[in-house]
Amino acid sequence: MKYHHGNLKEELITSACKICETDGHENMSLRSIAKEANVSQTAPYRHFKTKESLLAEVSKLGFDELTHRLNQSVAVNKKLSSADKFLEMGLAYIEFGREKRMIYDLMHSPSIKKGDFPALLNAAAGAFDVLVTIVMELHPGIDAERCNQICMKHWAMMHGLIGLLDIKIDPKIESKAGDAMSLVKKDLRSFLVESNNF
Amino acid sequence: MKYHHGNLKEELITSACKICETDGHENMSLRSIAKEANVSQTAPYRHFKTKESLLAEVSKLGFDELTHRLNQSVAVNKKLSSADKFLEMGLAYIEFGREKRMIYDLMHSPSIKKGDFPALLNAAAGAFDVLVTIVMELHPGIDAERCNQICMKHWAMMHGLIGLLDIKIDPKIESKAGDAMSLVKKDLRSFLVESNNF
DNA sequence: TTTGAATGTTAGCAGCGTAAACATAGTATA
DNA sequence: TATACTATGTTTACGCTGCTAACATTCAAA
Repeated sequence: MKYHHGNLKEELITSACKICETDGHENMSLRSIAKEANVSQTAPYRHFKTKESLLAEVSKLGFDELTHRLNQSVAVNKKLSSADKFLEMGLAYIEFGREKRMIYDLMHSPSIKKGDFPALLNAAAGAFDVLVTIVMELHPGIDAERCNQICMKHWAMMHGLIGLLDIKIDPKIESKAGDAMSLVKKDLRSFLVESNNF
Repeated sequence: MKYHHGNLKEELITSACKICETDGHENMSLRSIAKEANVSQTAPYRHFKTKESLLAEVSKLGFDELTHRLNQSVAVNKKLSSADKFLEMGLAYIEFGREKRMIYDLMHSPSIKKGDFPALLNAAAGAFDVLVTIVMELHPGIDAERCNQICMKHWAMMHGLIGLLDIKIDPKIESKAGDAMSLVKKDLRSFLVESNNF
């Protein structure tokens, strides 16, 4: 074990991702992150001004992966119609939110003030831009304001769905809303389609 | 100052509401709540098993008020068409989320596991039921599954919108999405209307 | 009147984020 | 190569946190 780690900053981010995915960001302490990286409790302060700034990097990685997944969802099959691409993206978004729920929560946690982290802000905007692109392709010549409105609507809907779907968090609402789990897996296409006839 | 307070449980909840509205639930400690109620740090433990269970009561009150507001929004003007009632409810929901943003965040915080608090679960389901009622009125004879699907869609959209709209949390996405603030204030009607032509 | 339950206080634990002081290793310059 | 500076690690410590245990006071029932 060398005194100088050499790659501590990246390893701390990796450790934080790992802990976040298993324990959730509410139960993630800076000390536990340091321990995971086999380093003293205060070592992170040589690389991050605050705990929040470390979490901001984890959040940024989350948005980067989301962006990548959204892009992949439409890139995989180039023959897809614009409408189908739009649907695939919606499915990919939901999938990300449910697979990486803990990271997703961190990404949207009010405890990280995105305004303080430009890189994070850019990453978040980057994900949104993927949606903007496909909506513009879907409705050629659409004016910017209208496009943004549509994007907002669907982004909000997907975001809201993920928030409401987690059976662990809110079993009653979920049962009230029927088998929302299968809704996502089977019926999201119609769910999205009907939202798109504007 | 009497040794026995007489009404401490309710006062602690009130104090917690107050602190939550000003500081946000992330910055709210049991000790600060106790102090606000002029009582020792551990007095709350005579009435609440854990901090979470106290917050659960605050959250429940939030859902109760939301339910009340949703009901009021359609009860105020009985002459409203079903469609207009639906729109008024959407506006009332957004209004609540923005006026009581801190409470709203608490209500949806993953740090309160709703499954552990049946009363909270009922309160949340009660708010959802108001929407179910108006959608059933809007589409007479609609089958339950379809009704739930529509309710989920709009609930999610409103929920997502509130989450995305807070300029303090995410200025860049907001600017990217145009003047979302004025979208809510001016254009929500059309925003909702176009989501309703199913 | 006595006794037990309900409800308050005080003291103290371990864990938290963070700052300060110190130790060590790597690097640039003489 | 020797020296000084900087980067990066550790140790220690502070105040705050949620929570428990032990003790004090008040109320209510026998």
